[in-house]
Amino acid sequence: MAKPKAASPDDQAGTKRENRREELLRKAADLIAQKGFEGTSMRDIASAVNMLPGSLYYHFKSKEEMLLEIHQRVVDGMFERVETAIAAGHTPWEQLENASVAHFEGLIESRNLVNIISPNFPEERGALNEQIKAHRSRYEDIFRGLFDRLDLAPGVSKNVLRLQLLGALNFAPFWFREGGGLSAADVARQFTSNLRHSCEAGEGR
Amino acid sequence: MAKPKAASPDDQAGTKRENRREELLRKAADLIAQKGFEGTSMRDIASAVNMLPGSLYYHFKSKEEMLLEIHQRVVDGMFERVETAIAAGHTPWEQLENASVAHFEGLIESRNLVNIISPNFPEERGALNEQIKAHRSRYEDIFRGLFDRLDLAPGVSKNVLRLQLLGALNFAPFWFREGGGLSAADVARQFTSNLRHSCEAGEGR
DNA sequence: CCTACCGATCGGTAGG
DNA sequence: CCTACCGATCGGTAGG
Repeated sequence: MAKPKAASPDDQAGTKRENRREELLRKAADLIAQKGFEGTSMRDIASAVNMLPGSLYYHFKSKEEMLLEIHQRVVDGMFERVETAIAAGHTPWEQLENASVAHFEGLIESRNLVNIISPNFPEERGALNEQIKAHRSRYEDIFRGLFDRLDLAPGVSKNVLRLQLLGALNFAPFWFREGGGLSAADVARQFTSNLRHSCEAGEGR
Repeated sequence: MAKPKAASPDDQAGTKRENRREELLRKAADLIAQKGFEGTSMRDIASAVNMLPGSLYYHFKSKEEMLLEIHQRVVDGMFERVETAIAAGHTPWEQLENASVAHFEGLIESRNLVNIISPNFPEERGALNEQIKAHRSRYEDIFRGLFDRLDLAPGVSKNVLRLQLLGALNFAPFWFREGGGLSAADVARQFTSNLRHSCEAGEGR
């Protein structure tokens, strides 16, 4: 009972659907970055790819599943980018600087999607929230490792220093505009350097 | 045609309504801090004060007007608090440290309402957004003034340093929990000190 | 401040 | 992937 799929070429039969799915995720990510998750309706997303609202559910089980997949991908992208940047550094502080630049450039390129989704997500969405936190926490472990290898002046806490640097970087997309005097890399490097020279062991403090 | 207002005591006639309004604003602020602005319905707010949804419009013209008034009040509170803290400091760096502590304590007490409202507000809400930005910008001018008076090492930008400190403080409510090892004041002081010793003029850099 | 209601929009589904 | 539709919920209003 071999039943060939009508006219569509064999080697693209499964891929066409996946391509459409990719397009959907990209467009949805764009919209969510602009208007937030609650502010973006399934109808908005559908019409952005010339679909009817109900048809989205052929590709995704729910709006939340869509969000989760977008978040996953953005975080995975950041993960790779930061790991690569770290590999190019030779000292712990150099590695941290590289990681900061990669992190911040990633935030800007993804239109700050991770920060829009992760920390601002309303409390009550139980299950979804925990998965989002898990993605993010795995990513942040990279930075934990980086700060562990730093040699800090006495009295300076690794944890506080990490949260200070990441906080400043994570907040920066809210004011940073490309084409100003500073590039994204400049901002990340200055943030790192401003903290380095006082917290590094051996500096007069 | 003098027409006394039935039974209610004269000296509370106008105040009762205002008290109710205050209660409404406090409850609404609580809810918005928990679930965000879009996530909080007028029905949520009404039932939190044992009112019927339609009755809210006896006190407020619209949901947006309510938000604007909440934001205004929170920012005004922060303004006063920070100005007072600054007045207690004797050197520019001491004043900055005091301001950081006051700012962060204010964020925590108000459950980070300013940051939840201001930077994360979706783009398209034209008029509302501009008023919110105006409130906030007037407040942030305090910090601009503070950094202007700082004597910084060559190569350190006042603007970048200010955005770095405020960014770290503004992001911190997302991870900070009271009752941990550090108080809010500890966090703010360490953030300031971590930046100070490398960026202050005269430090080996 | 309540009663009673409006039009609009939401996420999602059945059946093809 | 479309057609056609569901129940729920939203901000807001008229009239008292």
